[in-house]
Amino acid sequence: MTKSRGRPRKNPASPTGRGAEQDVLHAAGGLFVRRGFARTSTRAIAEAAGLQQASVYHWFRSKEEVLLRLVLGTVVPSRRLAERLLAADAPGHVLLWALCFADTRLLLEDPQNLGALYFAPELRGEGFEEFHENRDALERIYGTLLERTSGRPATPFDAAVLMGLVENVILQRQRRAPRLPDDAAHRIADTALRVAGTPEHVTGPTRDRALELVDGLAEDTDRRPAPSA
Amino acid sequence: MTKSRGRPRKNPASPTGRGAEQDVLHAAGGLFVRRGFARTSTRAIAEAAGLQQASVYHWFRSKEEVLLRLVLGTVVPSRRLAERLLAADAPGHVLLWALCFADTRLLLEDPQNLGALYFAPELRGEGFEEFHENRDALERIYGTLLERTSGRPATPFDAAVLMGLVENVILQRQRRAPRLPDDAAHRIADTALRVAGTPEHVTGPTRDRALELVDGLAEDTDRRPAPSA
DNA sequence: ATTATCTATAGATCTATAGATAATGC
DNA sequence: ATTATCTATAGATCTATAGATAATGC
Repeated sequence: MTKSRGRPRKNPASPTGRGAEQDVLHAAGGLFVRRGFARTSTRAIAEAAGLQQASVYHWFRSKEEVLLRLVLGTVVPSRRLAERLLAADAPGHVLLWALCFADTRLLLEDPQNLGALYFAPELRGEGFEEFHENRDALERIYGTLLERTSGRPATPFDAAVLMGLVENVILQRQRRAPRLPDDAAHRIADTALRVAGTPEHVTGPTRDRALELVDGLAEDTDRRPAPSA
Repeated sequence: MTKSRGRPRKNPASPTGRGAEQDVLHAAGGLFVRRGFARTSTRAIAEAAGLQQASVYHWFRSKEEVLLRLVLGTVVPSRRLAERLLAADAPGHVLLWALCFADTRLLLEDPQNLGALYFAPELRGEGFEEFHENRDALERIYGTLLERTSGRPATPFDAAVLMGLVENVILQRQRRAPRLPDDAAHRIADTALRVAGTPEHVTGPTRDRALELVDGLAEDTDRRPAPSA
């Protein structure tokens, strides 16, 4: 139990127990997803984080910066996962199934459904270039694995359709009564191979090899920040 | 050229040439899609519509009501189309192809891409029940045609995946550099049959029958309000 | 008289900054 | 001295309403 620096909070409880910065990110994440970025005031964020409104600005320069941190925290793990699979040694259809499965699962496992922020109109403004670069890179990997699977050239449109199939689970989670089956990630990955035009690869062995691959990657996946260069 | 009632506008030009109500809807549609509902002020809407801010409230009780009118104007035609196809006499796979094709085309033909408003977080608030009823009805029709096509029960999840495939074109249009092919609607409909698990129905005859059907419906489709009861 | 517009504004926000305060670190 | 919080607030909004005004309709 380290003593905390700085003036104590009026209400000393930290909702996340992981410090003010995480408190703000967690509070903002929930509110942005449920009510939207523009309708969420910094006052509401601060209140949910257990701080005064102005204290948010000790950790973030603006409300936009909070949003940027949240969307990067969601898209970067997806991209890292995709990069690893891209470099793995396995047939295209196994890699595509693995990517769709693991990416869908990432989206479904997020307790806050932060992927919903991908659709915020505010992301089209300036200052979100880094987010778009990551998202575009992810989409290109979808396209590359689609090409390896189908053996034919894939257009950006094809890649976007495939990635949209995966991201659709975000929108389903946002519905009034989300009825996502337990095996949703599994079924999305199966569907991806049908979309790719290779239904004959929707088999037990494809799934088994892909799941093995994904498990293997998980072993050396590390959610902590990388050791500094 | 009928004389207009009421006090003349400061700037008498009507952007749409179809009256103030349409001017407001058109102006708001463009702004809501580009910048989002919450970040669009009634002042900005009025300015784009060629009116003063307060005049918006002669035609609409609130900013939300403008949004409701816009989303209903987009989802209701889709639902009507789906209802007609549901009642048509043709095999399931032809109907499903026709629905996906025609619905995608509706979304792509909208100059403002108003379908983007489906994803606004504000729609989850009160007052948008009518929109959700229409959207849910549309989704159920996707599910029914999917069942007829595959010959197997379809879950709400399956229906949502299929409808998401179609609505994905909305999101693609919103990207920085949308690269939608000319035959996007055609390709989405083909993909829908693959998702349904019946790639063997992706054939010239399926498409020809479906296109015929859609053309037939278009003949007695009428965008003017129905004659009052 | 009716309609559609206008001007003006009340009242309620909201973001970000300035500067004070209450801890710990050295 | 440094840090993290707090209080207070400037300045800029924004929505919706009140009520005046300038047309047409009868």
